[in-house]
Amino acid sequence: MTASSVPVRQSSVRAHNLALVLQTVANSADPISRAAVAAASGLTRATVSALVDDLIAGSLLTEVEPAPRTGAGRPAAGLRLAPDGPAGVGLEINVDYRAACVADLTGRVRHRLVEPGDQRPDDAATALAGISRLALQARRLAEADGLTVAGVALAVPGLVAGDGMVRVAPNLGWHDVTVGDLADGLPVTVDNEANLAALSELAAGGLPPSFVYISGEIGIGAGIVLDGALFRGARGWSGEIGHLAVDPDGPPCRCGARGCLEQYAGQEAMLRAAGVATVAELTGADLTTAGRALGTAIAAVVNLLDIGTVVLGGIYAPLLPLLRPAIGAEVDRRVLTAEWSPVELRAARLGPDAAMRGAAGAVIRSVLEDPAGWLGRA
Amino acid sequence: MTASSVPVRQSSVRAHNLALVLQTVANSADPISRAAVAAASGLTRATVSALVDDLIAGSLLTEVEPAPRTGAGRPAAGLRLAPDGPAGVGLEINVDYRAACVADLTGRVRHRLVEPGDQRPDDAATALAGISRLALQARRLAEADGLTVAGVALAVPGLVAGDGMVRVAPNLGWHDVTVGDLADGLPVTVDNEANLAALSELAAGGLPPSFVYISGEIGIGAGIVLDGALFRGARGWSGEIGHLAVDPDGPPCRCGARGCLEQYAGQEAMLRAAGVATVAELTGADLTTAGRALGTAIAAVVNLLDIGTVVLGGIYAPLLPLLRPAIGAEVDRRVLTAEWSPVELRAARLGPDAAMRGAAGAVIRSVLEDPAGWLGRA
DNA sequence: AGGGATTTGTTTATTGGTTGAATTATTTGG
DNA sequence: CCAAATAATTCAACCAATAAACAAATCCCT
Repeated sequence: MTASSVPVRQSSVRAHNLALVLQTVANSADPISRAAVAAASGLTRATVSALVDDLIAGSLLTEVEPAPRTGAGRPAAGLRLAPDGPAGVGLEINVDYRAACVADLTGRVRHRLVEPGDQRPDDAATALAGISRLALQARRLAEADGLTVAGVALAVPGLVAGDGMVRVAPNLGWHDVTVGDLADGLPVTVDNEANLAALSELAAGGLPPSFVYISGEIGIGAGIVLDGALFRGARGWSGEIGHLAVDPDGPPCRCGARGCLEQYAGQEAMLRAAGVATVAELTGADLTTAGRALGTAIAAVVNLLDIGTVVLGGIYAPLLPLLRPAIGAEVDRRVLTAEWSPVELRAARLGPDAAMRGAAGAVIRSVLEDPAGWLGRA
Repeated sequence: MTASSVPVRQSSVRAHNLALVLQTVANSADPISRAAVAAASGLTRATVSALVDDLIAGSLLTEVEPAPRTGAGRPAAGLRLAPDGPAGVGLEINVDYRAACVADLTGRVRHRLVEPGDQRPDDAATALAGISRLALQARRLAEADGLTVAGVALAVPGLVAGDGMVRVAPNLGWHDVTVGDLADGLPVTVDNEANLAALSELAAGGLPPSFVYISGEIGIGAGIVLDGALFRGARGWSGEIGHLAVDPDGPPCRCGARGCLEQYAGQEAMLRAAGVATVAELTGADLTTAGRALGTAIAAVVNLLDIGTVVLGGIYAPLLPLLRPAIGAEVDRRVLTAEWSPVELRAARLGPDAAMRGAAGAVIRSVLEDPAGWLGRA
């Protein structure tokens, strides 16, 4: 029974409709008139006008020159997301680099800072101090542009609990790390890199509302998007696809089990099996085993969740043409419903920045989803 | 971005709060006063009174004698779900029987009709005519009790599309069957039996808001409950756990692939492997293979969805003591997060009627979730 | 040029719904 | 028998969306 157990008052109505108007504008490719927002959202023109006034006053929307005439009638004033309103800082810490970026409300990346360097020898505190320096630098750059930073989000390659604690990030050597203040009091959220990369792909557009993003790096993770929202699971640990069993008697995995997907389709496993040193040297023949294993795991996801689209990211994105035959064959064979609706495999559109951009996007998204909260902040 | 893209008006506020009040009463074990509802829901006493008036007028709630005195002050009038309000008819059609039941708003089963008999030789039209007879009979029984039947739900062992069409029910021999009117114009919904059984277990209480129900019958299906709501997937075909790959080179399955879970833990596979004729004859030693296979599949579900509780139903419920060692060992080995939060395995509390009761419950649930829609019906 | 048609955006009175305070109702305890 | 306590109702105030009228700005046709 889910009446979400919270009472609704009139102010909630306004909060909801503010978000509705804001997102209608956000989802429109071109500037859009108040009247068009009303038509698209189902609200009255009068209501939309009132809500838009608030959103403009809070610098979430701006009016731009009307679009070229299109017939009779008073010309419309165009609305679009304000490029000088709240912004998000996205951070990523990974095995061999740390990075930060600033994205404005429209999703455009305004600044990008990358510091290569192995993060593994450092202990967590040192690594966090480094990422904090980057975060503060990004914040200063944003404020120099006249932006107000609404928050900071950090992408880590590991399991993140609901309260932001990093339970374990094997490739960083982290265990039970609490991420404190990173940017001088700004709210910080922490999330798994695959989750954030999935959100990033969602924001890039062209995807259905439900899909799975599979990130192939040293480890293999997945971000599950259901109906336009990230599915995190009860404790935030969903998407551990790397340890799905592909063959119960397969090679032992560092997780303690045998035959995990990672032992077939992880970066190191693929390079070792092919006897080459870099991903670029891999050929189609080298990838049959990895492709079949991936196909088996993808089939499991599709059979369980009935999701029709799989986005392959990380090292899989450039390899997809080589992987596709093996993956496709296995998926078609194993997905019960493939007959009625084939599973679509796509390469990720965003490159290695996906997780970091997704982190910045998560901050922005929180403003777009609750503009009333943003407007009403102290 | 999910502002659900629908505008909210004041009437939506009332609809939501009606549901909130109704569900607050429904979730209370004992009769509950208006004041207590106000305290629990966060609404004002004045608002609760007004909403309760509507709910009583629509015979969704009734006032009962106050609970025994508990101190000074005017005694409270108790509220509880009306046992003579709307009711749901639940239907089930399965390989060797068909059945119907009537449940009132409180969830109590008021009537129960079962007709054993192999449904397989019949074509779908004949089977549907039979179930329709049962449905009408159940409706008459309900109306003789003074109940108003709000709708009918049918549980089938197969894939059901969003519009209620049964794509395929292998063990019934159905393909693309459209279920029409079954009970003289009452609204009919159709759903997968594992989904409805999962809802039934949820309603029976004692479970966390997210769990997976695994139904072991001739086939193996799963109902996935996330945050108290059934997860159906994009097209309604989620939970096809029976065809998860347990061993890529295992025995061929009727689905065309190899090594599906059903080939290890399906009823027929288990009996064949043990060389016995009935489930009751199975011993722990017979079930090691099935248990390991189930454990592997459950680990996949938990790794993907981060769900901490698995309910085993159908033939697995009585077998759980024998299956548990093998399942548990495999799950602990394969679930990445087992260290922090062990996976709990439970036997289903409801017997073979679970799906049918879940169907009746789904009808009732639709009223409890949208009382405004029920009150405002023509 | 000029007048009607057309579309955008704002103003105003109305309606629906929650809130908070005051009021009424009903009990226990001294 | 009266005060204290708790439950439920009544009523004025307020908030937000709506519908309809109105104002603004343009196009198009004669």
